[in-house]
Amino acid sequence: MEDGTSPQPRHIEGTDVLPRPDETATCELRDLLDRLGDKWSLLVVELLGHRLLRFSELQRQIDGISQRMLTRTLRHLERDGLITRTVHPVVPPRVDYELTALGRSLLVAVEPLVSWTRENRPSIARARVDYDRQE
Amino acid sequence: MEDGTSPQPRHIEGTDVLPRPDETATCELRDLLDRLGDKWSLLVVELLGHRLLRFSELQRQIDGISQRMLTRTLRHLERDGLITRTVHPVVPPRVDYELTALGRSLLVAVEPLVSWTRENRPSIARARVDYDRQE
DNA sequence: CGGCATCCTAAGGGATACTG
DNA sequence: CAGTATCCCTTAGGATGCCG
Repeated sequence: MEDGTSPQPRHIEGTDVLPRPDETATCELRDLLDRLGDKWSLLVVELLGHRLLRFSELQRQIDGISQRMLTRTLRHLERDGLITRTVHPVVPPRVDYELTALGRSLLVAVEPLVSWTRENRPSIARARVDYDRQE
Repeated sequence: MEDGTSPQPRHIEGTDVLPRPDETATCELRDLLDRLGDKWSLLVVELLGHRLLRFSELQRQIDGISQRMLTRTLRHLERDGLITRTVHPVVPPRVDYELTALGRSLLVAVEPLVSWTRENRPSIARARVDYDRQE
């Protein structure tokens, strides 16, 4: 997605009306997904929801993340105002990451989704087995 | 991520304890993101939340999706038991997609996140401007 | 310790052409 | 109309090495 405004005419086909079904909600979801739909962002926010953590702690706790991706993810979240980055001028260096108020509000909004996943994982697993058996 | 169970020893470094910070919630989020973190899934669920839609309607309403990706996304959602696919034996063919009960419950869980995005988009935009100006 | 910079691959996903 | 199959390209993201 290389443009954020998409000023295209959208070309509705005359007879087959259907104008603007729910443009706004869709756009907002696009926004959200572009920002948090990657592999690690939400994970980091979740962990920082518990308490402040330093770089190495995050890396240890997020099993499988590379140093590079952790750094990038943190920079993204910082840029979006979701976390703060505090560098302590000591040797060896120590950098703490913490949720901002905005970040904490996001966490609240994510919670239902986490709960949903926890509760419905079995259903999904069953659905998959069914589907795979048929086809 | 090629294994879902990750039976690794996790190698905690003796002195620096930190055992299992919040393994479960993290895993659930991983699960969720692997399933819905792609470019289109949540968008489709959102649209089907309003009403039943047929293939061509979805394609028209999701601006920018390719036929291939719409098909793949729908198959995924169907496999996970989030939507149903109904083929009407007519010519030209007509295929309807609809949320299942599970899909509707997901939609409810997603709603807070959509609201959050809508409400905080300005804050994020401002944070970005600030960040970019400094650095 | 907490990063960059570089390289490289695997996967996501678009474009196009063809089919029942 | 609602797909499938093929090709191709861009990107996410891992591995490695260096540096303050």
